[in-house]
Amino acid sequence: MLQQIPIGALIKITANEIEQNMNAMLTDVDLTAAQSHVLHYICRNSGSVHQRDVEQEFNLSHATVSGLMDRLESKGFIRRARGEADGRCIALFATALAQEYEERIHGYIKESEALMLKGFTPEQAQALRRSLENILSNLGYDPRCRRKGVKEEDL
Amino acid sequence: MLQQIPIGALIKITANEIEQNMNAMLTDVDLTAAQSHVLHYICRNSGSVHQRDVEQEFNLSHATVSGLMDRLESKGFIRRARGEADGRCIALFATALAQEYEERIHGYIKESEALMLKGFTPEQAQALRRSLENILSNLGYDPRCRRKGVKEEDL
DNA sequence: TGATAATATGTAGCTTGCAACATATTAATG
DNA sequence: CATTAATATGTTGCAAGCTACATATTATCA
Repeated sequence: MLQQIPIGALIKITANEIEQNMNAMLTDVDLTAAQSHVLHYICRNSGSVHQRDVEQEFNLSHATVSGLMDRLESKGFIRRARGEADGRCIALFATALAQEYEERIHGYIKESEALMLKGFTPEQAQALRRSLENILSNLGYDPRCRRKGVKEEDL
Repeated sequence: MLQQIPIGALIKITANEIEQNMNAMLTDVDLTAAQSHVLHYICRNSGSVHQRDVEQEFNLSHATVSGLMDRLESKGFIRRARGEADGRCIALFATALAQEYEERIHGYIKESEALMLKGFTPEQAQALRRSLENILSNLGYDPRCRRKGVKEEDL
């Protein structure tokens, strides 16, 4: 079965499995896998991060980030503040509750990484990371630009 | 950015990117990436495959497969038939329309694979596949069993 | 300056994924 | 044979992803 399945489908299957596994260990902090990654990022950059930064960091659409923020805010993990200098931007702050949870959240992320990479040598893990980055690059993703690479036909 | 992002998050990002890329090239056959993978599988096994087989092949819940089949059926790509021998099962058939599209669908899947793996040696691609399978294995996925491995505490 | 473009975010509606519940059918067990 | 298990599927309600459209704000430029 898995021997012939396209790698694209295999990556999707793996992503789903990782997400489920992490969701299960995050139930006691009332967070999902996606929320925990984003919240961890906000905690480390509280106040100096806007929704746009979350979009770029995790390669998500602004619509997706908007929904994630809604849920994190309604659970009391973040606070949104309209920029005073630039009224378009929204600065994101981790609340005291989030800061209190941060260590545990980071622990769960590390635990999940350790579990999925069990038996991997550092070189194998690094090779996997590079392969994924190469796939992203092949698909037009450029981590230095704001978004995906602009193709010639767009000009 | 990407240098420090957890591999779990990186896999998710990559899966999203692949899916979007494939969705874009599948618009003219009115299929999504998920639908195309499943339909390709059904085309190759028309009549001898049940929804349960799709669940196992793609590691999906029956609820997810049920929804996918609803949409493939309403678009006229598959037909569902209650089993005569076993009234619980539903056999899946690829319609003439699907068989007509099959070659193109397969072409898109191969094209997507080729694009994302551009620059990969066969060994690198194989290593990536093995790494993903190892992650799945670490998370309890056993391709020989029907589902995930049963843990001791469940007994 | 005034019109236009770019930017940041929100909203609506869709697909895909899940868990948790329900139903119907078959298998197993007493 | 009757009761209980297991199996296959359906349904509901949610999260998370997208596109497409809308709005408000800032930047640009003629």
